[in-house]
Amino acid sequence: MDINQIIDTIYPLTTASKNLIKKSITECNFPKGHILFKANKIETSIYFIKKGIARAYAYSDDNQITFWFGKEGDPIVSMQSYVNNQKGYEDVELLEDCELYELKTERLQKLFLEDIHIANWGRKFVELELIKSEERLISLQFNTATERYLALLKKYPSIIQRVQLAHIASYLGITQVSLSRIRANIK
Amino acid sequence: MDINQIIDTIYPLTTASKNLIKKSITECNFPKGHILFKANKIETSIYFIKKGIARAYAYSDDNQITFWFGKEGDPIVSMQSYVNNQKGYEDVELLEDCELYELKTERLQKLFLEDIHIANWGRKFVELELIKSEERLISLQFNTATERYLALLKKYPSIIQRVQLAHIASYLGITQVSLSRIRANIK
DNA sequence: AAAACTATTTAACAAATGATAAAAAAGAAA
DNA sequence: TTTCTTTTTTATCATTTGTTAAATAGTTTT
Repeated sequence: MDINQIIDTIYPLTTASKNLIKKSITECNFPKGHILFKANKIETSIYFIKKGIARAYAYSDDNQITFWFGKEGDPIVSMQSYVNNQKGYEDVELLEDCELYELKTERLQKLFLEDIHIANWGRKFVELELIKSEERLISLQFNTATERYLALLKKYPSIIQRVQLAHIASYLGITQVSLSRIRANIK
Repeated sequence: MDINQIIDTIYPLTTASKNLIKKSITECNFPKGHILFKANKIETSIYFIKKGIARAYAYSDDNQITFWFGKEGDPIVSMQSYVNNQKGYEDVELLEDCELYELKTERLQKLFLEDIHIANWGRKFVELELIKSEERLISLQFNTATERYLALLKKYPSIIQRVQLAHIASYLGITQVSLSRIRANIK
């Protein structure tokens, strides 16, 4: 997805303000398997996905638990780094060869203080992330694993082709064995 | 908690900007049991809790599921209304007699467009809510019911005295019976 | 194609949680 | 206090999910 569309979808900007943001953005490519964010590190950039798919995971005891997927158009952010300048608890792994837009956090923070339109764009950016986070929270708390699986399929049908079931299972809050059972019962 | 402290804790403002916000805030009191937000309604205000405690819940089939608690200093926001001007899915019930600060959303939106400091205050406000939402998401996805219960107790010890176990159980994503069992096993 | 590796499913049993009903405890009202 | 109501716990059984191991399916390498 093109950077213009990504920026515009978040919040409409004046041409001047939009150019200020775009001047701070660079493009970069990474291969499948690349670890973009490392846990226990302060991340200094946020990214937007032009092409590809990624996941964020953290460890519980010895096993990875995926708690976020991102696809074309989605932002990749370590929120603890972005908001509090603190170490994040997650790795972000690219699940396909990816084309990304990179934006330095420090540069963006500066723009927030200088340009009111960009400040409101940044406000809206986080507001939209918050809505997503709340939706996911509600889904985890209100729905059964089977319902969550069906909802994920409906919202994002191609994820089955693009992501291993083990990652999807942990995203749904269950084991891979349990997801296999659920899939067997649905058919 | 005093409104000055609440505003300052979110993001430092110039005196002028802070006064602009404060001029838009009114105080109001409601008795225990008052329903502050109604589901399927566009809420036109956000609140901050000066004194008291509240919960947000939605229905799953016929039973209420609590997914948020707010106490002194916390904001009360229907995010769907605040962000998208759309109907929310939650009721908010006051669990004690409450003293609240009220801020009209429309008024705040106007300030966001006029004052860059307030725009950044509003950005920070949502960022902090997002961090909380992510923490809760991780807790639901990574930890067992027992671990979530112990974490809640640790983070907010007095909740046991102030809130019924039925509400706490649904907040933890389990039934009240299950929470009773967990409590029995811990001692 | 055969071998090696990875991903997914199935099976068997254990543990955790849900559902329902009843008992006990705690609080509120008469 | 006594009664009435609400809240919390306990008991029983059904269902779901976890754990471990093995079997199957699918890919990649040689």
